Amino acid sequence: MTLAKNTFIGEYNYAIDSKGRLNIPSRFRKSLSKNDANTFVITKGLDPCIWVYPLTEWLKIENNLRNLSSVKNINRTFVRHTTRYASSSTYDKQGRVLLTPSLVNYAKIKKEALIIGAIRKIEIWNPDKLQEVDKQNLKIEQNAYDELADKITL
Amino acid sequence: MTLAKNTFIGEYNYAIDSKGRLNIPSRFRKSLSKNDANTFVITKGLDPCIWVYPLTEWLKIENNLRNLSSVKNINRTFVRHTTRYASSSTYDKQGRVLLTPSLVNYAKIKKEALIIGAIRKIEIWNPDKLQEVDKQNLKIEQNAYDELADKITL
DNA sequence: TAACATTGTGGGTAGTAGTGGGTAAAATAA
DNA sequence: TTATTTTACCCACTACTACCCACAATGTTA
Repeated sequence: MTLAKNTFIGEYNYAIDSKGRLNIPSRFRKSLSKNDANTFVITKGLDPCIWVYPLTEWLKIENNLRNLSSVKNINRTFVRHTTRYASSSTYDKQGRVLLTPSLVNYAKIKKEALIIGAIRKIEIWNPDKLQEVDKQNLKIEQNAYDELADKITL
Repeated sequence: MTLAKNTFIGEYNYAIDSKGRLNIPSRFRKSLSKNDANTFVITKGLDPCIWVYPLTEWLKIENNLRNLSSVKNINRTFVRHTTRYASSSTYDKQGRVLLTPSLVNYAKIKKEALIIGAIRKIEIWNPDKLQEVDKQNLKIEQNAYDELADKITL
């Protein structure tokens, strides 16, 4: 048994260069399957960060969205928010993808970027921003958090 | 009858070398099953120590995390916290794994490391730190301890 | 007791990974 | 078409990691 494909764990402190490129950690690239064609789909996270999906994983999401009826307002809103900021990017020979200025701006990322493997996707954070968000979250949801930890049996 | 696979007991005093490598006790390595592929997943403990899972044991955790929807805020937080400090490491021909500086720093480990078998996983402690934590725990949680004793039947 | 195997520790080295920047091709605008 | 900007590809430098060999201490076997 080996590590599962398209599964990401661990964190990395990388830098965005002057051309807006960000290196995807070698381990993450190696985790991709052939069908991903060295391609990620980069989009806006639900938190103030950037989400990066392997191509095949994103296609699954698209299919789920396809099945949401447009009759419900909440569905229309959800689909719109999920898709409008998404764009695909094939990494270059050095393993870097190009981030769009609007997403970088949304995540308030300057130069240093904290890259976190979150199983099915990759998150890109401004390190300071994450610290701030973490602080808020643990105050609010300590009970729900403990409950989860209990269920998962770490 | 022999000891069950992927089950760890006992403690060892080993040293971290100048390159950040730590030997996994031979007994523990021998306990791994074939599917573990000589690989451990190393992560942050809930106590100030490092946790080490056999690969197959970690994959069970990953599968639980995979099914948590990212639409819920608490799920995102939990997945992020569980995965971000984790990294897989296949031990070298001498049986050593590489520990990341950030985890070593978190566990306040200098050179000597106390390796403890904790059934499903392995814990790595700074010996002094464990002594300190033990002292606090026994004072605070005598009641909870008694409650457990009813459940476990030592 | 002696020969051998195992285990924990130390360190050298080639290949890999992250980063920076030049340049030509491609896309866009004038 | 021409001019300007953007993107993709290439080369280069540095740091780190994985792999290899070596050795001493301990345990095991003949």
